Amino acid sequence: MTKPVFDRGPGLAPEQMSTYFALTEAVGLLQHHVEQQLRTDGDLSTVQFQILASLAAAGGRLTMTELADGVVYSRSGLTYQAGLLEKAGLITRGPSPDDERSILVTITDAGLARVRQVLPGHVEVAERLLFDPLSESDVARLGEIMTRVRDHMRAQPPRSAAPRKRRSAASEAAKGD
Amino acid sequence: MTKPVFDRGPGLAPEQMSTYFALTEAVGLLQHHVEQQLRTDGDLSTVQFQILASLAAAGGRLTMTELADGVVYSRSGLTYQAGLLEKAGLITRGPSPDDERSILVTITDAGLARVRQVLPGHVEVAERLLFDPLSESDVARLGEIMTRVRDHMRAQPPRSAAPRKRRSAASEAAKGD
DNA sequence: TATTGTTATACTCTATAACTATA
DNA sequence: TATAGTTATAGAGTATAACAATA
Repeated sequence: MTKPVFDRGPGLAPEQMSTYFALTEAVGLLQHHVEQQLRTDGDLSTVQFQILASLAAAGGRLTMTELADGVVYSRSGLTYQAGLLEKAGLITRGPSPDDERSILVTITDAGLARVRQVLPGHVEVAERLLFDPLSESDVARLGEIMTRVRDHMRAQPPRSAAPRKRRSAASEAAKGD
Repeated sequence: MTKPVFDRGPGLAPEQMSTYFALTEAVGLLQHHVEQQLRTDGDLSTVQFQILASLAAAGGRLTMTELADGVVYSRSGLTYQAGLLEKAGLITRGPSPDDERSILVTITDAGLARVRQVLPGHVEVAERLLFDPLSESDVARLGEIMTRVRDHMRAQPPRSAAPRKRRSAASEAAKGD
């Protein structure tokens, strides 16, 4: 009943190991339940909800790049999702007055209504699955810890930077193809 | 600059709200980095790694249903992933001596080697992104909290039960189609 | 009749590269 | 030349339902 694969790691202490597995497993389960709830209550995927929620939290409008950095990991993926949301009447896309290249994404009243529609169930799931076994002090500490972790991760190079390959004419020619 | 959508929820206090968002966002970022690391270091998806890790942690063998309950959310999805892993020589599938219906999934030496191969990088990512900004006491508390949450979630009805619709001949006939 | 697992199928989602347009 | 966004396309992954075999 030993676990030879995990007991000797180059870096992680056993305490970190079990913390890591508990965290990923718990969040995985939570995500799955949330996914079903959002689909059932408002016909939204998690990504779509995150886009709408980001817009709502930002006061109604963001550019595509701002959205991509916060929510999705490729620009084309966001374009796809934005297309679906626009077709559903939950957002609109229009030119930005500041920068002609940018697109301003705006949440519609229907979009806000949809968010409000799914929020109770969403909250209920979080309440039941996540917060139910936690004390107030647990919640406070967990929030403090995860905020610190999130800020730390956000300080790492952003996601939208990587896929954008900088290619000079020189390097392009050098590679031959 | 108000956030009318989120400020009045039926259930969640603001503290819970921010905890929830910090948790999901941080774990989302973590998952994305882990995904890239596993793909780069060992040509594995997260699900595939979880399957192999589950087998390794369980001592080498599990049935398909046990795996599905722990890792993936549909039986067919697991069959698909197991097919890939078997084709890659990382697991084998064979009959169970106890129950002729069951399939025993066994991790191969190559499978164990693959887990060991990706583990250092995996650990490095967790170290750098998750544990770096945390103190020992943070890790201990986080682990304690998330273990409690996970156990609580596991106590809820399992995933493999739901998709399996029980349909009696009667209810089938009654619905007409 | 219930459970284990597979298959066929259709669908969603994502990422890559090539492209247009503006800074 | 670099950045914002879209498009075409191809691939991975998932779930549903129907199926066969065993308990």
